[in-house]
Amino acid sequence: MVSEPGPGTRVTIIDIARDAGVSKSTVSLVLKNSPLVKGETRERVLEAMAKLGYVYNRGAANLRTASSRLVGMVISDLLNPFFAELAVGLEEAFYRAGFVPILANTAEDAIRQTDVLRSIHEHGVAGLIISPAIGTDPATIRDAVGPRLPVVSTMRRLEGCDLPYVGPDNRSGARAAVAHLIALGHRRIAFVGGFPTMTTTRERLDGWRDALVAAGLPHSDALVFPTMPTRAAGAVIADAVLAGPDAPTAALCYNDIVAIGLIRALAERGSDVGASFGVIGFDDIAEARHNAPPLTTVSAETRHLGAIAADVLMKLILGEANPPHNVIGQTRLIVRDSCGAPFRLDSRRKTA
Amino acid sequence: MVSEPGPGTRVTIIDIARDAGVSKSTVSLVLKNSPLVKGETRERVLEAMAKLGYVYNRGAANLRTASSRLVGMVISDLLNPFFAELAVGLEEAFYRAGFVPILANTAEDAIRQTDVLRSIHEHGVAGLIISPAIGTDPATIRDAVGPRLPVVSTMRRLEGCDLPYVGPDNRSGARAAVAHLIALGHRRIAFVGGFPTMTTTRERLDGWRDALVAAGLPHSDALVFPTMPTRAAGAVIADAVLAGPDAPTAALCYNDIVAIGLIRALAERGSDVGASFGVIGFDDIAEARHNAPPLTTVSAETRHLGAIAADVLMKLILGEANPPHNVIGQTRLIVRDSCGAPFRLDSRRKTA
DNA sequence: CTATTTCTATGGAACGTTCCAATAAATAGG
DNA sequence: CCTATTTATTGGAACGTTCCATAGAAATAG
Repeated sequence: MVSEPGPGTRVTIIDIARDAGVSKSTVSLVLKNSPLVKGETRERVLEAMAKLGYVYNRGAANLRTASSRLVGMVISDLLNPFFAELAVGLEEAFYRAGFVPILANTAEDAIRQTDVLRSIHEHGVAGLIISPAIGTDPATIRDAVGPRLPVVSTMRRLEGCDLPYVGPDNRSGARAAVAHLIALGHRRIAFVGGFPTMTTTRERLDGWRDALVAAGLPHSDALVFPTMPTRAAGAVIADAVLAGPDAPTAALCYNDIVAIGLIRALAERGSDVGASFGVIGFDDIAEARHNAPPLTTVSAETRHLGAIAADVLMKLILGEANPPHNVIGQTRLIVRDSCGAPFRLDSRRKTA
Repeated sequence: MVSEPGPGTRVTIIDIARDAGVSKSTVSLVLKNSPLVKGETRERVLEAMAKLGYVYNRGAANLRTASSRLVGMVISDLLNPFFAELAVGLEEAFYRAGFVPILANTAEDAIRQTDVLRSIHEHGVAGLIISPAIGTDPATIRDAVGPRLPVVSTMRRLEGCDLPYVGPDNRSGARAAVAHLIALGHRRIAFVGGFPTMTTTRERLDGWRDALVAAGLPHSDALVFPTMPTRAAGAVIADAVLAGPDAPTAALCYNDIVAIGLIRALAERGSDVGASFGVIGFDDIAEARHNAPPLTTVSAETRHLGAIAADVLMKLILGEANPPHNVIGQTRLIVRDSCGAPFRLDSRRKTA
């Protein structure tokens, strides 16, 4: 009651000092849990803080120490469950380590990305993680945040750019998926979704081609169907996939949401996905296992990869020696019911 | 080149002043776009800033002005697409208005929630939005952030608590959904998912009961199947829903992911959802329309509601007169293919 | 009993802004 | 030419911390 602060006035370290009958330096020491202050004194200070409702002002501390616990998290499309899961993995790791993330969802808009990067930088983050928007010019990132800020890129590799990168092994994941389709008897296997301008698409396409080449199967451009990585785009492309005399009997999709959109549209067109037609996705988002049919997919261990990316950034921030520059996470094929098996067609009736 | 800063040294307003041959006050004026500074001077200052790579230090400014552009965004479960969409709506509105959100995903953990609230507060946010974790004691929120910080709660109403609230009209949404099922001929309609301890569940249950009572249909506790709001829980409860001689022919689910989990499990048990069995969800998440069968659901206009919640918070922060204290968004029934129509059963064969 | 060491505690400068009061320069009015 | 007014610019204090250099007290050593 003695030194109750006026309304609207922040309680500061000085108020605490006055109340506890010590100097502000001592209060600061208590805050840092320094062994230099006597137990009894610490008690008194702690009591005063509780009594006056003190809240630590990290902004002021940052100003003095030039070291912040804020980090940036720039996500290209939070509406895609894959990136939501990435964000959760990042957030969790940051939370554990006492870092606090600022969130920006760029919605695949490179302009907005530049904008938020600058804004995040102004807020004095210690570093940031970015899953770059489609069409990002790597130079714009350094332009926006300056040459010294720790930045790690994730999930989408940027070309001609020295940023540390954390992402899944797209090529071998795609290769395993296509090999599985081949083993089931598929001979014409499409690649659906993504744009070849995206490095992730190219890596997955490479894996797709690897497997086809190894099996001596066709891999012409006619089997590649680029689209935006969305459910709607996956649905729209269905007609094109089904068209023509040499239509594929299976498809590896750029990611799970494209696969799910495609499956839905194929079903509407009478295709029996899981039997006459095989579809494999990529990412293993939560809804993959609850899809009808449950979606075979390549797990990128998204959450774990997010945690790794966060760790790399924090190593960079804390100046640890030899932080990893390039982490490629293993992938795992998760076989469920959507891959189909065309050689069984004879013992079934083909749906018109 | 003249006054190039040393490595590791931040470029400050003072460096700019020196380079441009003006005082730091003038530079500050330029920063604020004040009309007090002559065009020619402004030019010189701007040039110096570009040349030296100046970046505004919001932290320092906050310290002086005690007004920050940071806000907190505390989300109960970002892995649920519904909350991801909420987060996107919030982020978008904040971005537009020049606020920068800190993200915390509490993962329905009330302890962690208290923890992050305190941490967010320490970072000097101007206010925060919270979708409270299941089991939140309202008092813990004010305890963590003090009595003065603007806070708005969203999507889950807290009882015995004066926080402003923004959320959908759960009761009338549920009522409309159940009325639709009744019109299709269903007579035994279950409510699946959520816990009656959650206000949202209770509101939706009320709507369910309203419609059943109005039609003179049963609404006993035997028709209510509480679960966690997850896909997995929706799947697990399927057996219980189907059990007994008086099993329901339709269900209104707590939300879409419960509905999707339930549908999948029902399908595995031979139930023909959309024909012999009707399911309606709540939220209209993106995957609802791509589900098999496409899910009938109650749209909460999540993104828009998020934007509204952000607006309310910003009004509070800026001290606008009479900010709304309670915003209830309208809901809309989106009819797709999952609701079934049992009176058509005679003209079809029931799947065992 | 003095000199040294160990424990605790402290004052003050610094971090990068903003903003007020003050000033200098330019223009206008008489 | 002097005063009043407007237009541009400025120094310095303040915001809430941290941290360094220093100091007083208590304990130990010689």
